[in-house]
This record gives sequence, structure tokens and C-alpha cells, in this order.
Amino acid sequence: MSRENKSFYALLGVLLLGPATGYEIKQTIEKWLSHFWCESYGQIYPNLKRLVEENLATVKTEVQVGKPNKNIYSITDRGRQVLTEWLMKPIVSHPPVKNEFLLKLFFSQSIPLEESIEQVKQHKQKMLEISMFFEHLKIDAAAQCQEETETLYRSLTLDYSYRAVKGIIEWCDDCIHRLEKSKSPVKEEVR
Amino acid sequence: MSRENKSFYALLGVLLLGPATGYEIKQTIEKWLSHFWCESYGQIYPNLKRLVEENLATVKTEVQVGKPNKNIYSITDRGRQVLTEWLMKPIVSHPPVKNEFLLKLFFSQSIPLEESIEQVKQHKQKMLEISMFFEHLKIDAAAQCQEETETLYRSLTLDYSYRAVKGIIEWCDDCIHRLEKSKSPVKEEVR
DNA sequence: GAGTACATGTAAAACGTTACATGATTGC
DNA sequence: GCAATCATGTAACGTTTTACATGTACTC
Repeated sequence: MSRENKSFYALLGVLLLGPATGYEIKQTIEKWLSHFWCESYGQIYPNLKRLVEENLATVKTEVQVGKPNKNIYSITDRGRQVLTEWLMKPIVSHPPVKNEFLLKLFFSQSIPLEESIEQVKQHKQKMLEISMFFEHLKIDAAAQCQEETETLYRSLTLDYSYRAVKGIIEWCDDCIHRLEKSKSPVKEEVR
Repeated sequence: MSRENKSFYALLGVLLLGPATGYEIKQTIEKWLSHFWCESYGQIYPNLKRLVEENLATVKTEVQVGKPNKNIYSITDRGRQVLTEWLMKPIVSHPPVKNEFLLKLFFSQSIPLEESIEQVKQHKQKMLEISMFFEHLKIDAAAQCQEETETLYRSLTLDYSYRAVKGIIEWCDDCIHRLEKSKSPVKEEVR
């Protein structure tokens, strides 16, 4: 029953919001979950099949002309139950963290200071872009204005990521300062 | 030349700090880099071999009795060069983010509020543990007090992660508040 | 005419962890 | 006596992405 496979639950979760095709699921994840989750088609289509095999979802095929037929998936009661059980289970596995930026920075004593500063500036730029994306998402989410509880949980997850990037942007500024300062640390001691 | 493989550079980076065996590299990564990187033996040993094949490192075997022989790896000039080039290259790939906690929270409108609050409290607990681990690391890093530049970069990377968890802990408190409040949203409007 | 959106699906490749095998020594 | 530390290495397994195949319709 592969309780480990998180993609499974991600798919069930999206289906909870309403029936959808694999294609639509991909889009939903990209739009609303991209700041903390992603799935490729290589995961989505085979897993949707398995969902049906295990009675967690049903399919209806909508015949189309010109385009491939649409396979519209809906969550079943059993699917809802399995998802709910998972949602309430405490998280045990803390999967590997990998941050390429920090890996580089950690070993950066061997490159010129200017280069390190440049890397940090680029990282800050990237974080600014992400924070702007979040701001747009927030507006979109508020505009959609569905059920109040749904909005609450979307808002909470968005705030989590937003706060994280904001913190990182502040860190970038600090970091640039500290690196600049270390260029000429003697001056301050001389005065 | 597999420029994609980040493990490669992680190994080179650790070897930059001094010659080491695969076993010691694992320990170093676990102690100092664990908050942003990890490597398993299944990655370390085969990649160390490849490092030697590509002249980025050399091995010396130290014969031991009772234990397996030690293979001590040292970085070569070419290794240093390859590492430095990578350090200065801008980061292009932003690998998949996967946050199981947020995935659960996003879909939590379908479980009782109390359960969601419990999940957030557990997440906060985890973050507190991590922040304490960071505080210890900071002390250890200061105590080692090697070269000043080395200390600077370690301190910077640590602060990055530290600030991130601190932000998340604050978010947890906020989040718990907001969830508690949504239990009885009517009261406030009634008054 | 090129590119994008719609729509599904698979095979190959890369990536990464876990578990196993081996085996002495030291501390509880 | 059991667990942990030291030390290396591989095979199996699972996960995940990428690239490919297919094909219409619409927009620039």
C-alpha cells in the first residue's frame, strides 16, 4: 500500500479540491503548491492509475475530438479516508536537506571575496523574485475567495514560505555587510 | 566530467579542509554541514574513486591491523581548480522543493482543527530542537577558532539556517494563534 | 511558420538511500 | 554480552526527472 509515497497523497489532496485530469492536477500543483511541492508527469500518470487500482479514486473518460480523451479522476470515500489518516499522522521522516548555495558559501574562503559577495547578491535577487511571486499568489488567493477555511490553510502555507524568504533576504543584506567589512578589518582597529 | 553531480564538489570541499578518509568525510559532513547537506556512504565511496580517476584527488593507503586499511584522500591542484571554478559559477538549477509538513497543512481543512494545531505544535518542537542544535554548533565553531576566514564562512552559513528556523518558530506561534481563533470566529463579531 | 496550450503516456537514465557483508576493539 | 566506533565497499531498491511519441488547434 506504499504509505511512503508522498506523491500519492499530493494527488489525493488535489482531487479533494475537485475532480481533475492529470494535466489539470499538474497545473494546480504548479500554481498553488509550487513553493513547497512539485510533481512531474512521470509521477502523476502512473500514480493516478494506481489510485484507481486501489479504489482511492475513480476515472471517467470524456471523449474528445482532435485532442486525446480526457481522463477525469475523482476521489472516493476510501480515498478521502486514506488521505485524512495520513494528514493526522505525525511526520517522522525528515528527508535530506540540500542547499547548493550554502554548500558553495561554506567553502568560499578559497575564492576572492568579491566573488562571494556576487554570489550572495544573486541569491538575494532570486529570493526577491520569489517573494514577489508570493505577493502575487496572495492576491490571487484572496481574489478567489472560496470557502473561508480553504483560504485560511492556503494563507498559512503561503505565509510560511513568505516568512522564510523574507528572513533569507535580511540575511543576505547582513551577509553582504559582513563580507564587505572583512575586506578591510584593520581600519576599524586602527582608529 | 559530470558537472551536475554536487556530491563531487561536496567531497572536494571537505578535502580542501585537509586529507581525510571516506569515513572521516562522512563525519565532517554530519557535524558541520548537516543543516544544509548530506551524503551517504553509497555516494561517498564510489565518488572518491572517481575523484582519483579524474586526478582531482590522490589516495594513500595506510595499512592497519584489525581494522580495514585506511584510504586517505587528498585534494590535488587540479581538484582545487575544479572546485574553485564551480564555486564561482552562478547557481542555475533550483532543485525541487518538497516540504511534507506544508503539504499536509495545505489540505488540512478536512481534518479537525485540534489535529492541525497538534501538527503545528510538533513542527515547532522539531524546529526548537534544530535551533538548539545550531546554538551548540555555534559554540563549537567558535571554540575551534581556526583561521578567521574559515570561521566567517561557517558562521555565515550557520546564521542562514538559524534565521530560517527562528522565522519558522515565529510562524508556528502565529499559526497556532490563527487556528485557535478560527475555532470560535463568531464570538468576536458578536461582541 | 513557429510556438504554445491541450492531453496522455512510457522508457531510460540519473540519483540517492538502505541494507548487507566483514571484522577487530573498546566501553558499559 | 551488547552496542558503538572504526572502516570499506556493493547490490538492491526506490524515487524522480527527462526525453520521447502523438496530434490538434489557436495565436503571433
